[in-house]
Amino acid sequence: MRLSDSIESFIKTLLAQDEPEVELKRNELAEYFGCAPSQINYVLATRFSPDHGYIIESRRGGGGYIRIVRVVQTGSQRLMYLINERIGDTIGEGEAVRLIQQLLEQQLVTSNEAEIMRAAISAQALSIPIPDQIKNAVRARTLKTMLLTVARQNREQGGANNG
Amino acid sequence: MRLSDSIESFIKTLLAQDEPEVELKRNELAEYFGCAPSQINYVLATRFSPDHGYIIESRRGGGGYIRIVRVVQTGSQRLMYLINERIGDTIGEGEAVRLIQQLLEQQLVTSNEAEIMRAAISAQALSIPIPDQIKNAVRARTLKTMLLTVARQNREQGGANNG
DNA sequence: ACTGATATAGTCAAAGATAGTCAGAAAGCG
DNA sequence: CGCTTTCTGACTATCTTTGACTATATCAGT
Repeated sequence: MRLSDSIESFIKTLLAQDEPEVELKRNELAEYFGCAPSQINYVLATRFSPDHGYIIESRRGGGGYIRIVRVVQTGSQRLMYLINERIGDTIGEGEAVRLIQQLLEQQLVTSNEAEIMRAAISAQALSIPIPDQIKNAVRARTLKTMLLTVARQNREQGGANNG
Repeated sequence: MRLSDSIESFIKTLLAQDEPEVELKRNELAEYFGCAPSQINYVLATRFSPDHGYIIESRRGGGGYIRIVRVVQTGSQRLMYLINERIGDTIGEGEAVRLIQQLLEQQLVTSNEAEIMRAAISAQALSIPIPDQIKNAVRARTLKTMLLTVARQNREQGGANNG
């Protein structure tokens, strides 16, 4: 398994217990995993970004720390943010997958729905010879349109999952 | 026998055993067959495409992999019919909507899932300035990829869907 | 307060590890 | 032959890991 994945799991285990946030020492964690301290920053940047639903707070110097906080937001707030601000006119597959995964974790969609959405914006779905630029524009439109549908379903069904 | 055929057989042997999916390293497989790594991509593209009933997932970088998911047996009638005959390389919104409606009526998808699929192939999702021809090609690919995903879900969830 | 030492964390570019793409060569076939 | 399929290699894209350098905070001595 990748080092990054191990560190990610470790942090998520800490978060899973009860607290919605966890505080740690960058150097201690790096020591524990036997890696460069900057590796921790890499994991935070690629797995605990706002897109992943986390906010990072930190302090340097003596007694310094890194705090990882899981963001809490209502479903419609999240959806509106994604549609109106986060997703612009263009988005890559990786980013889109992250956002969809986040919706799943917040239980705004079922895993089947998330998989269908992933399929819709996948490279396989867009494997026709057009420029990447266009593909990403299609991805953005498609994703936003699907999210609008989810938002409407959410309103009509009071935010509960369907079955 | 052709190299491509050998690689195809090899992968199908792996898939035949018990697991419906297999994960491999492109370079290792190429090494094993003594060929260029890109040969593996050729085999995947020509023998494990969505039209053949497979989903490919992959990751680059350290710890990268290629995962091949078999969704339908070769020759499985209904799904292959939908994927290859009815959808083809291109499909309009109206016809796609009718097809999705049928999936709903046959209870292969929930109404929420059907709505998300409709959103994904809607005119709104594709409201960027590209030729209709391209839009319909994208629709076809997108729909096929989503269909495969649904088929995979039904299989994995003990679904009683059989063509 | 100021200053320098110490203790942290952050940034960024480079190297390493994979996989993807595509044009053209090679091989097979009618 | 001429067309199609297969195969390769060079180039590209993406993901991970590290290390050198930077930035900031605390503390101890003055």
